[in-house]
Amino acid sequence: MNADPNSEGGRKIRSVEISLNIIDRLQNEDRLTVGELARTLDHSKSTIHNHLSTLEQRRMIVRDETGYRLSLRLLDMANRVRSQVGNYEVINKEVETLAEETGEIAQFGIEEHGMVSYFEKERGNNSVETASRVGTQQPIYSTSLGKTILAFLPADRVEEIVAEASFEPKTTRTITSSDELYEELERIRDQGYGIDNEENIEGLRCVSAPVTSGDTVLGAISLTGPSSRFTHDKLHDELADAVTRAANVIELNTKFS
Amino acid sequence: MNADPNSEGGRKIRSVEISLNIIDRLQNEDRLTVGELARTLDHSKSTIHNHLSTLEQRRMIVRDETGYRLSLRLLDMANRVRSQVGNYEVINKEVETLAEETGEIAQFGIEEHGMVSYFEKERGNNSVETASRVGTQQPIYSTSLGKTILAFLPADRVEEIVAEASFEPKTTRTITSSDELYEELERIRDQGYGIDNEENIEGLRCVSAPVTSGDTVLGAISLTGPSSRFTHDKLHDELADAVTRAANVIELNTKFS
DNA sequence: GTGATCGTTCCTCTGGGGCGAACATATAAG
DNA sequence: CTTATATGTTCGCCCCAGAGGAACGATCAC
Repeated sequence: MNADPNSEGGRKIRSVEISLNIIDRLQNEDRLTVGELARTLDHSKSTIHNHLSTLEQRRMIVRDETGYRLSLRLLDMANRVRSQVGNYEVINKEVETLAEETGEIAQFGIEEHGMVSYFEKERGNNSVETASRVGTQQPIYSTSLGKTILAFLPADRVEEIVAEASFEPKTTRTITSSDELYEELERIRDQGYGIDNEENIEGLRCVSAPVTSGDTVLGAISLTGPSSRFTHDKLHDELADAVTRAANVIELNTKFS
Repeated sequence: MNADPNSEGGRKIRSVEISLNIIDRLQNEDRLTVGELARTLDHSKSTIHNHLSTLEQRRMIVRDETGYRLSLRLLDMANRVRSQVGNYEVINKEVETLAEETGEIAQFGIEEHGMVSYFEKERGNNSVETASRVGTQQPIYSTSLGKTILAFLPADRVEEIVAEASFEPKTTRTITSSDELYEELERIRDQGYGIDNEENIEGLRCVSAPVTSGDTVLGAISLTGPSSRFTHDKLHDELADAVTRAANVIELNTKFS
């Protein structure tokens, strides 16, 4: 066990952090100027200037008459990441058909940094609006995708993740202790799919099925909808079947590495 | 004039460059290990280790049982960039309809770092295969998109770009001198659209129309196809009309900043 | 067993890089 | 016109960040 909670891995490199802070700022607000960045990030203009120069020469950012913004190179990088992570063709197709068939939101997620990251999202005709977007993260313990992935991860990895989890209650039903979570994971392993009963967002329920290859989880696929349409029976019956079927199709079409 | 050709802007920050090199390597090959990176980038393992730690804590990369890869966060960043650059909805729709109507490749590009960056690409039913992908760059002087954008950029910016241009011949028809290029830009301004007559890839021709807002160019929209189908007359007549029409639609639906 | 890898941690020592001041330009207010 | 405050840029100093190297522990192959 590690006594120091903040001793995560090696030393952090300050100048890299400055550049990453600049990138973070630019991803939220484009066309920022040297002065603005220097002020908000609390560094001298010369420092920011040097960082912007290096980032521009490496084509991460672009300058424009009104300021700096992130470069389109990120679109290429994103495409490469997509093809690295998994069989995008198959996953995309299955998420799409799932959304069409049910009319709800279908998503595919993987575990990253102890959270769920959304890899693909498709909205059906009747689907509700949610804030989740491809490439964003959600807690692993309050989402069906997260819990379902967690249920099939190796035990040591699960412990690591649980140890770092904050268990912030997102709704009144959010799991707030590791004991509860471990019970839930057991249940998911038994029934083969995971449920989110308004644990992440009030009024929304989800079902997820794991996508595995051999003994490793690649991710999970889910359906999300309002509690009014996602009744207990429907959730555990036809919707659970639908996500499980989709998960199986992805598994069959995925070459294991 | 500056005597030193390498004195582009401020000082380059070494540690940022190391991290960017790591990212570059990871975007080409995923699941790289500390050792591999240390070897190929010629740094000590401890150095690489520290960089990887910082990048992981900032969620730029993820570690996996087999090594490191880029994080899905990049998908989110890419989405943000897309919405920052322009009215993605409209551009996407016009590029799509252009590809459908003609059956060829339709693309939208903007200028970045003195090159054309592809913002959107759509392939029609009869379209040829090309290597260009969204987020990648091509020379500005050998593509119709590039030349068309260049033709409507402010004079001083054009000079900057031309001064930095390498004029590498991609085919026998590539423009290889600034004088030729300036003539070509004049021609494009006269006729209102730009042509690529096998200047970038042997056997391929393109037509592009500029998308402007007030007196600034936002980018250009193009059609690409084989010279056999893209005859001289068709190119200057119906295809030029098609891209011009699409450009106008985008202009009308784009709020100027 | 040995000899490779793998990743991690620590210490040392130097030059990289953050800071601040001075420098250009530019638009605005007086 | 001057003064003022904004912008981005360049330069040099001085110190600590950060790259390197060695030693460590853990695996895996033989």
